[in-house]
Amino acid sequence: MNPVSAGDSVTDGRLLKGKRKRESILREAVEIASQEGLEGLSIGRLAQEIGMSKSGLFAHFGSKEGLQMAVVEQAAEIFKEHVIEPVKGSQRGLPRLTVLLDSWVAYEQEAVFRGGCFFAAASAEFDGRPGPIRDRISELMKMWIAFLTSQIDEARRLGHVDRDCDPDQVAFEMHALVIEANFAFQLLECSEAFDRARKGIESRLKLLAQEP
Amino acid sequence: MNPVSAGDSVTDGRLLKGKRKRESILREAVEIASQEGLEGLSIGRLAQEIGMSKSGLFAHFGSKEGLQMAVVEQAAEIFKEHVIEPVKGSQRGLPRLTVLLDSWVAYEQEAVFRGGCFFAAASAEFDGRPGPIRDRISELMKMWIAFLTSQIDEARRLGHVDRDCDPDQVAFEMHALVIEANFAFQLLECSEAFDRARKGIESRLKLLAQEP
DNA sequence: CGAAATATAATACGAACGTTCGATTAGTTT
DNA sequence: AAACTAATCGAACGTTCGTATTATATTTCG
Repeated sequence: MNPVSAGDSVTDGRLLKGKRKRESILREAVEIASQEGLEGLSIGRLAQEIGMSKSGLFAHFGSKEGLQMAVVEQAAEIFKEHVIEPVKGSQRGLPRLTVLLDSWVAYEQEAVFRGGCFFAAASAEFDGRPGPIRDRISELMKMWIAFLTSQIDEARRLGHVDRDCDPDQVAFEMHALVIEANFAFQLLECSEAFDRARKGIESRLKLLAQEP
Repeated sequence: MNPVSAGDSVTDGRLLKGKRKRESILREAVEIASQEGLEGLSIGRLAQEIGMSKSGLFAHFGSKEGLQMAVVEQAAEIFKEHVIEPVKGSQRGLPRLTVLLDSWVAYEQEAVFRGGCFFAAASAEFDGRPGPIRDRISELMKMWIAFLTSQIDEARRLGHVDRDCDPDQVAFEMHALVIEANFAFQLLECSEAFDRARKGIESRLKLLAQEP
């Protein structure tokens, strides 16, 4: 299925040009979308930004919705790299949960995208419009929260935190704190935003550590 | 300054027609903007929705930015009515804070606008674009959070909650919980969202009540 | 009533939008 | 060398955008 065989190498940039070009397009597209929104991301603007013709770019995605969907997937990929990947190798339970939360907050703080958290923006933008893009964003967010919940639950089952706590509730509050930090930093230019999120997470965890 | 005098009445709709029309336009505009965003709110679409000509509507606001600004002010007005107004008459300190938080969550839950919390959407949409609209939204959010903080601080000064608590931190966490509820309800269709927010607020308050 | 002011409408404009098309180029395969 | 594929391009499509101009109703008020 894949025509690329042993002879191909990274230095031979021609064969992979298609896929690599697509990625370089999407890298810029996510950037713009995090700032202007997925709907505000226009094909003409994007084409201009990467020095390409509108039609040439368009052919890569078939439609605006196709582009938007690809951008969402790309953003999910980047999120996974920065937040999910780092937990591999860490000890199950509270240690892994701590690493996860740390890398998550760090990811938000270092503002990987110009416009702040992509999914915070996309969620707010699409929560009111039906369609496949909204459905995909919703699905991804549910997956992320479910994963976060599962890590909390593992810490609970291992006895690292209060066995009677409600992992869903804890995940809800953690997510709230991190998204709020993004909001406070981006819109209010509050420099303590992420420290506040960390403080909230910490005190929440500390509270869970001491069983009643 | 105000030309309306004693002789005018509500039944005589003509005198106030200009102002009332403007308000009826804005009522629909906020509705659309909460769903499609302030940028997605187009003059043509709005004109069609309220059965008016594009140009006739346009004359009311002078520019798209003028319309957007008016929509923001209108949304702020509605928020004030639903959330700030109800606390009048309640006892200072913890009682008033409780009423404030209750009416706030209730306001979010009853989904006053089709697209959910207007300011949650507008904040995310404009946090990455410079300009007067962003500045105004930022200002309003700062005002609201400052007010929320002041109520927490009053409860603190009155000894209703832990004297050593940080009102800014508490306000940060409260805001996080409520906005998260809006997100979870709108995008994830999570029916327990607002109960989770209430639970989080409650346990936060309970924790503050017992001085260390 | 009639003048002045205000509100709405009709029409048009240039720019940008997403999209389609046919042609051109480069790369690969036979 | 010929045939085929993938990527890109420029030009144009019809539509919608925000805005400007000009005109027509409708209110207000002297």
